[in-house]
Amino acid sequence: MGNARILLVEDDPNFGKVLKDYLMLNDYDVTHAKDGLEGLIMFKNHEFDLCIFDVMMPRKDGFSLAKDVRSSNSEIPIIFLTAKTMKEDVLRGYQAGADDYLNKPFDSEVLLYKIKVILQRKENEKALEDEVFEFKIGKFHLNSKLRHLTLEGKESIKLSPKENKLLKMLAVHKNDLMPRELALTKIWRDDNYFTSRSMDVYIAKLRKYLRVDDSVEILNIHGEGFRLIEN
Amino acid sequence: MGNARILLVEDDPNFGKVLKDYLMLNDYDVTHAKDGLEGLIMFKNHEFDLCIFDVMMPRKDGFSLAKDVRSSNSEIPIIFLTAKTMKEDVLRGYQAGADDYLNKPFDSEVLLYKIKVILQRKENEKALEDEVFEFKIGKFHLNSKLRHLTLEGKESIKLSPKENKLLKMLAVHKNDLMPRELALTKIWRDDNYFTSRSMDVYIAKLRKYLRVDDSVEILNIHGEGFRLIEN
DNA sequence: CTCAACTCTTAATTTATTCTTAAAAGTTTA
DNA sequence: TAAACTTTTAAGAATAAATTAAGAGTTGAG
Repeated sequence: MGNARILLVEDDPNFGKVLKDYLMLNDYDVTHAKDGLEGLIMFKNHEFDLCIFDVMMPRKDGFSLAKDVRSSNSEIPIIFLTAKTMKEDVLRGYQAGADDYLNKPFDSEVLLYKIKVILQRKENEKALEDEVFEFKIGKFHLNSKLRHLTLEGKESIKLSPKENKLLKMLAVHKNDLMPRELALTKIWRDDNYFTSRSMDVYIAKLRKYLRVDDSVEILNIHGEGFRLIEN
Repeated sequence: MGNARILLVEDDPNFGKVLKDYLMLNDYDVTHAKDGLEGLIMFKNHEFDLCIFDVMMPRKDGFSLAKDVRSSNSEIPIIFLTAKTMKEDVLRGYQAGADDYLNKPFDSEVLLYKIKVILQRKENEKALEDEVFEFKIGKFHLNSKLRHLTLEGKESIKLSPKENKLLKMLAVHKNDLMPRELALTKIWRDDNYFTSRSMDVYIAKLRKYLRVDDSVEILNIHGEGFRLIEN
């Protein structure tokens, strides 16, 4: 599992830069937007695990931004940074769906701790929701929660996290195109020469596993992606 | 359900009185203790749903009190009141198992909000774990209330608190994944390198106990967690 | 009160798993 | 046919887990 991705929206360029660097030093992937509008655009075009919004910002304040963000993703945790302990701010923040808030100036370690706690809480909640994790692939059965690929009565093959995610994504698009770009951005979180080579390596691994069953095959569509076909 | 019962431990008599009255006006049953020692006695002799501890107190400070309280009830939510934003205080508070903290002076409505949110969260958690305490694990029988692990007619193995909680959590997820993070956050209350190593040690202990029965096994799923399987 | 038993954490070492990168092929398309 | 894309194998670096043991802190019986 990769590092958590944080969307930081903070209009003070110096403070924003320092905070971003500090968070990155602590193993978070941080995207820094310089105002609410830019933050909203970033949010719409990328995936994040947590948001940190300054409240006072030009063009679009933190609360307004939170409202827009929540309308397209009601789950994502939001932490507000408020200039001072203003009752209205804090309460408005909670109404806007804050998971927490911090008064500036705040201690950086406290922020780290809050991030950790909040992400952990969300993680536990997520574990409870049942998503689809079982797939039939020819004579195989994939359990993507246990990362098991089983052929009929035989013993399960244990899949590595990447093998598992990739096969699951192929299964979701069964008989249809799974674009290269999709797998690279979702699983590898980056689309470049090396991640693309790495993905090819994983396709080869999956082909080796699936070789046992003639009715299943992973085809390449030149320049586009892959296709998991059945029959 | 009746009103939530709050244990308020605050040595400033005026502030304590006002806060107590305010909370009672908002439909909480409040018990006010005037220092940490009195707070501990109160806690041992009554049932509460939530604690609010001042940090700076004579005889026994809030953190020390929290530690004692947690040792007999690891579930109860605790909110700390700290005199000022002191990094050490806040971090110590979290380490002592704080569910939240507030810097004095704080806004009363914010406190109400936090109480509400925390009680709701606990309510949800409780609703999920119905008090089942007997489990069949292969030829073993686990009674997690007595912390006994019994094989057929043989003499029971006495489990330590941590062994017991961990095995119970594995049993709840029998044949399915028990995520590392879940055990660490619920049993160890923290997820870091050391608690994770500690958990590994406990897995080794449990494996040793279970070794007697071939039909039971604890498997690891790399990077995800463990799986207690039967047969 | 004191010693022994118990509980838990931390450390150190070994083993296993996972992923990326490189290299040396083979294919497809324009 | 050249350029771009794909396939496969293998090496090694990074990360996670298993196991044993030492030591700190607590508890409880005598």
